[in-house]
This record gives sequence, C-alpha cells and structure tokens, in this order.
Amino acid sequence: MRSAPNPNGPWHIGHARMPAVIGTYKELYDGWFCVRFDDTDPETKRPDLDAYDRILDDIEYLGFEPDAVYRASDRMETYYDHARELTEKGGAYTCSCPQGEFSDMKNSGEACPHRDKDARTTLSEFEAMVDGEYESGEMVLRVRTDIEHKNPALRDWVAFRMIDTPHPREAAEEYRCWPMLDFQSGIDDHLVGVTHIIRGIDLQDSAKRQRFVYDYFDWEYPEVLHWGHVRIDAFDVKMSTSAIKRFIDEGELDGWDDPRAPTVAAFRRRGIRGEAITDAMVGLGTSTSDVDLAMSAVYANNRELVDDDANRYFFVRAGGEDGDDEAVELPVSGDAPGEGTPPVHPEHEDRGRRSIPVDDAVYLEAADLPAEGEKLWLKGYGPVEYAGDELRFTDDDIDVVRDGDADVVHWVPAGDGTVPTRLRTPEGDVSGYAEPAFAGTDADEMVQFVRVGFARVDGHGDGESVAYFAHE
RNA sequence: GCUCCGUUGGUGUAGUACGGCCAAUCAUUUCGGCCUUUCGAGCCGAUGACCUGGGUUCAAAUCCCGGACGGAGCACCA
Repeated sequence: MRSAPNPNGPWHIGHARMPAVIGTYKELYDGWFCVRFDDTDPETKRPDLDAYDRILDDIEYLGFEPDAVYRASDRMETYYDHARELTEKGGAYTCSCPQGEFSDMKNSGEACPHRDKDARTTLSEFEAMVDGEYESGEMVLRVRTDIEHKNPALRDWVAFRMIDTPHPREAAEEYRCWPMLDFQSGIDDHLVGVTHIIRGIDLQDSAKRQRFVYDYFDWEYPEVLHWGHVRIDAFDVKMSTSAIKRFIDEGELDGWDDPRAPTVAAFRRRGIRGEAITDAMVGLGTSTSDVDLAMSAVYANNRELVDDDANRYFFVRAGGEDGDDEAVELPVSGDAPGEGTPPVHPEHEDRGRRSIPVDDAVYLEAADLPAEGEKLWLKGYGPVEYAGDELRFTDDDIDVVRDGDADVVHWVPAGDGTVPTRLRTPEGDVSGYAEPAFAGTDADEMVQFVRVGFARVDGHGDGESVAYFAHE
C-alpha cells in the first residue's frame, strides 16, 4: 500500500488518516507500505522543501515507519519512458488544442484533429516536450481513451503538460514537461507493486482513467477503495494547509504547532500521543461518505494512554488574555494546618504525597467560590467556610462533602513558592498559578491539573512556566 | 447539464456480498449512581439509530423500484 502526500506543507490532522490506516493494515496483514511524494506540480501545488521531512516525521510520530520513500520528481525518466511506450502502443497523442476548445469538443463527444496523429509524429513532438521546446499551455500529451465515453470525465485526459516554473528541488529543476497525477501515480503504483489503494472520494474517477493506461500495458489494476472527507469538530480554524499557512503568515497563529491550530504538530506539542490519533482514525473506517471525527474520541484514547503516568498538580486559572475572571485570593483563618498533602496520584499511593505549604492565604478560581456562609473542601487540605473576606477553617469531617454541603475544589497557596504558569489551549492562553511542586516537573512530562485537565509541561522559564493543554 | 457514489443513536462504527441467530454491536458523548480527606480520573448503569414511500417474501437494516437528502468528478491541481 502507499501513502502519496503532496508535500506542499506540514500536515493538518486530517492527513493523519492515511498513514494511520494503511500503517495499521500493514501491521495487521503483514503488508508493505511506502510513502511517495507526488510532487509533480511545481506551480499551483508547489512543494514546500521543508514539508518532505516534516511529513516523514509526522508519520513516525503516528507510530509508523515506511518501508520505502519515493519522490515522484526523482522518477521523471521512468514516466517519460512509459509515455513513449504508451505512444508506441497507440495509447497517446500530442495535442495543441487550447484548453477551452478541447473541453467543448470533448463534452460533445467529438475527437479533436490531433487524435488521428500517427505514433511517430506524436513521439517526436513528445520528445520536444521533454526537451522543453514548448511553452506552458502549448502542447500536451493525451491518453487515447474513448472520446464518446458516457462519463465525460474519462475522455482523453491529459497525461503530460508543460510547466515553465522550475521545480523547487534542485534535482528536478531542469524538467519542464510534467506528468499529471493520474499518469504518474498509475505508473508508479504498478511499478512499485502496490496491490491496494486507498484514496479520497475526489479521486473516484482516477481509477477509471488509469485503467485505460493499465489496459494498454496489459497490467492488472490494484484493489481500490475511496473514502470520504473527514471533518473535525471543535476547530474554528478552517482546516486546509493553505488556510493555516495564511493564519501563520498573518500572525494569527504562532506557528504550525500553535495549540489553536488543527495540525499534527500542535497535537504533538499538546502531549497527545500519535497512537491516540491513529486509533481514532482507524475507528473511522473507510466508508465512502464523509465522516466527522469527534475530538472527544482522540482525547478519550489519549486519556487512557496517559493517565497512569500523569501526576496530579493543582493549577488555579486566573483568566484568559483579556484579564477577566481573576483568581480570588483569600486569607485562611482559624485553627488551620500548615500544609496540604494531596496524593501525587490517587491510584498510586506509592508515589507519595505532595506537600503544599499554607502560610496565610490561598488562591481559588473565581467560579469555585460559593455563596457567603457556604462551605468548601480544599482538596488535600480540609474544610473551610467562606466568610466573605476569608476562609475560616472548620472542624467538619468528610461528611460535609458526602452530604453535599461542600464542594471539593483545588487551590494553591498565595505565597512565594507558587508558580506563575501559562496554559496554552486550543481556545487561547490561560494564565494562572500552579502549586510549588510543579516547578519540579520536567519538560515534556504529562501532568493532570486536577479538575482542569491533562497538560504537557513545555518548560519552566524565568518569570513563568508554560504548559500545553491536551484535554480534560 | 452529463457521470459516479453514499444515507444505522449526538458522533464514529459492526451487521448489508449468501434475508431469519438484529426488538441491532462496540466506542465516545450526555445523564444518573458508586468509590476515593472524595480527581472534569476510575468503576457501574441509563437514555439514544436502521433517510422515505412502495414492492418481493412466512420473514427485509439486509433484495428490487421510486423519492428525498448529502458528497464527488466533468482542470494543462493533487
């Protein structure tokens, strides 16, 4: 099987589907898969030189190692040879009709005057194409299919055309005569031994077009499956490589791994394992109709993968960039203990307990504040009553929680050890305070901010620490 | 306009080739309960679907015909 990306940019999350599915099938059925960069349009789908490696990197992150990697732009001579052979078999002719004129004739089922050309004329004109003797638009090589085919999409399609813009890859910058996808991928699939093709619904007619070429060569066409588009819920940013690129250029996004971007790189930085994405993609199946990928499915997978290792910390959200919803600082009075000792991980008592010193005041999230006179249970610390301007420690036992008289909330001390932290989320940045022990976490570690969600520690800077929010 | 294709709970999926074992699977979501000095975690449970109208048949999610809705192609893009 093969994944044939167009390297015109890093991947958004939808691109993960192909490697996820064929990589999984390969493992399941002891198969083989390659990545082939279909980079045969230096102009309108101009390849991005960085994208080749980034894509391979993304595939590795998703959990797969391709058995082979090809670049179509390295294989031009092969395509030329097959074009010559096809011409000799009577399967192609050069055509200099203006695009619109040909289209009109084709749509009414009429052959253009070039269709009867003999193979020798075509061959010499094709060599001239290869040598770059025509300008863009002057001459194409068409596959001779059936000009009266009932489906107009299949009638005498273009196999090669001239492109004046040089290819960005140095190895391919001299070529001017480029194959179209249907020709190039059709030839390659057979030559590298692809037996099963999965591709998008937009390429439904490709198989039918390519079959004409396969018939000329007397090759057997692979099994082919067309799947629908994936829509991802939960993202405002329009999901297309060019749209994301534009947002980055305009400064709306910080880069390809901005947590607000629906890119593979962003998911990675947020601490979502490739496996979680892969499993969700495989779960979508391969149906022809469009599907919605619920992010909750990816998050649910990731939660399971990550929960066991993610130690718990408290993080009090102070608010977004607009400064609303400030955290509330309240003194603690009464016969209060000097520290809170919640478990590092409730299912792993052996990891011990954190120590959170309480000098005289704590921060709470504004939304957690009860009505005056009501009680709260500060998790890992104890019961308090909200007295309007302070929290009075009470002698209640845990029954106040059982009886529903007090909510259990997280908190951090308002003292020196508290760690100012920025949590970068798909909805934007949230600033806040993490408990002192958070300063001891390592970059790349996954943690769970209790009652907030899972996050990946990005780093601890001078003034603030940064974490990337994964999911609840 | 011409040509393809699809339609199972909120979401995804199994089942549809060979009709009965499907008053429909699994996961997620939502809701409820349980546990834990009491996690937006975990455990348990509940709600919730065969696009529509005809036909064939003892029997239809499954077969046939029509309709609706949705998607795709008809590029010198991939």
